[in-house]
Amino acid sequence: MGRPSVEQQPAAGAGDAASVTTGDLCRSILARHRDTVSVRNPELAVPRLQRILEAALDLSNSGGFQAMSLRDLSRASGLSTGGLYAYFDSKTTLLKMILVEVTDVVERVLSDPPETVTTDPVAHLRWMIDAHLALTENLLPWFTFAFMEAKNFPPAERRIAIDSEELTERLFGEVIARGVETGCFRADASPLLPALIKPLLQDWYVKRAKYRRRNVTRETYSATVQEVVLAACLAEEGERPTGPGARAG
Amino acid sequence: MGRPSVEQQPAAGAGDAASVTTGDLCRSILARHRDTVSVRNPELAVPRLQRILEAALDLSNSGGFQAMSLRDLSRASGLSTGGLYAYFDSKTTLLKMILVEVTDVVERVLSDPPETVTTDPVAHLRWMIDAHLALTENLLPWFTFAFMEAKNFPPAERRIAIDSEELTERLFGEVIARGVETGCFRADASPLLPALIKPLLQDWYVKRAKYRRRNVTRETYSATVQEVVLAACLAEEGERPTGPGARAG
DNA sequence: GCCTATCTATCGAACGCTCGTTAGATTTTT
DNA sequence: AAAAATCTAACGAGCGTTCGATAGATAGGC
Repeated sequence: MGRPSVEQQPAAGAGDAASVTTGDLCRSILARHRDTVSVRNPELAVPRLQRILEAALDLSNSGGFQAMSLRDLSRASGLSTGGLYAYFDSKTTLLKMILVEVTDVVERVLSDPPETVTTDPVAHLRWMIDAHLALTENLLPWFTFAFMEAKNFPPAERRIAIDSEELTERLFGEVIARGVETGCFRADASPLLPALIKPLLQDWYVKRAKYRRRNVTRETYSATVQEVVLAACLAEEGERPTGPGARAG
Repeated sequence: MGRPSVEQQPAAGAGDAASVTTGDLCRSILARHRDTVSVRNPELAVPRLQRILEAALDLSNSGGFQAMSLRDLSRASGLSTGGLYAYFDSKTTLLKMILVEVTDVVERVLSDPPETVTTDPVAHLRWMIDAHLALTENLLPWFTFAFMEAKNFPPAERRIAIDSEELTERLFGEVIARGVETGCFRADASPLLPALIKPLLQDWYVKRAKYRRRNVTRETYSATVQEVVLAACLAEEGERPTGPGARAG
């Protein structure tokens, strides 16, 4: 425990998705909630908070946040039920700590592409898909929590999750729009396409167990999504399917 | 009340996705759980069960199944808390009633394509996409419940949801495989493609509020998904994106 | 036609238990 | 010894579920 607590910086300011760790997020959370966490010594607070949050994510992701009791969390984190309240002032605050941190790191990473890809829409789109997948893989329990639980959050917290999702969608939309402008994407690309990319990216962590069972690597998944998206952006008029086709009902 | 209760048939045996109603599902549920529902008169039981289930879906879909108390359900359905137990013997049974019925109707509809589409893989694929979207649109709260809540279900019930999903994926896989055999789909179509169709279809009901707000019709959404999927199945070698592309981290 | 016995469907109070949260005592660190 | 961090014990509220009571319909005997 001897290490002095210098570099208490915002954590992971760079766009390097794969480098963001749980510890980074915990330090950032502590800085953000300095007033609700009553433990003043960061040498104590950071590792304790990390144990609490890791246990909270683990319990929430199997059974739901509602179903996780603070007694469960106490047992899993090693602190007493009362002791937990030194790190958050209500169960909802605990939820918000995680949620805000996740949405924030998505924005930080995706808004900061390396200069090498910004000139080419195809490379930029590939990078965004890969960066998103890398980030979610790295912080899997955080994303599972933030976006699978969101539906059951109180209205204010649900708003945060929805806004984050729309920001991501907008970032994809902007890249595609630039590709259309510069002529490398077809002009009549569906305006729905940015919305459809999101579920493809989410499936990687939502159905993570399935893909692990099938030995699908992130590289394979990423390449496949890139292909599907680019096929929809690049395809020539001539070979597009004709007409709306068969309907049910 | 005066109507005699004839046609108590399995309900919606045909593959006509758009014609399946909540009432159909309730009659089917009653037939399936004849031993756990203690109310013997169907003239009473069907409408009561429908009120109970509609209220249960409504409450569960805003706040989660766990968070819905039977006192909430009692208030919303008009029966007393004790009275509810004439229609199910535990809260988990109530969950199972809905879940099994949803997974069953998906299988019934998607496994029964009209003869007009079975000969042409492109038409078949279009039909499956459209039929799935039509079905989920029609029974929106049922699907929201079955597949958004599934993560927090007890193991046995979660298994049901996962199996249903894999069945759907397999049905898509078979159509694509037939298309490859007959030569109208490219031979090197990604084996991941069937898995990626599912999240595209799910987004239609998971993010339903978003698409409604943007005035996206089912026809538009369906056509877009069909285009994206077929672009990935049909695209020629020549214009496929080259190599795995940029990586993050 | 009426009284009685039986059955069906529903009610609402009560049970044992767990929940999130708090306050005061206790331990650990400085 | 003072301060910081944590623990223990308790509170009221709410949970899923049970169960005896009951209103209304139904059927049979006279």
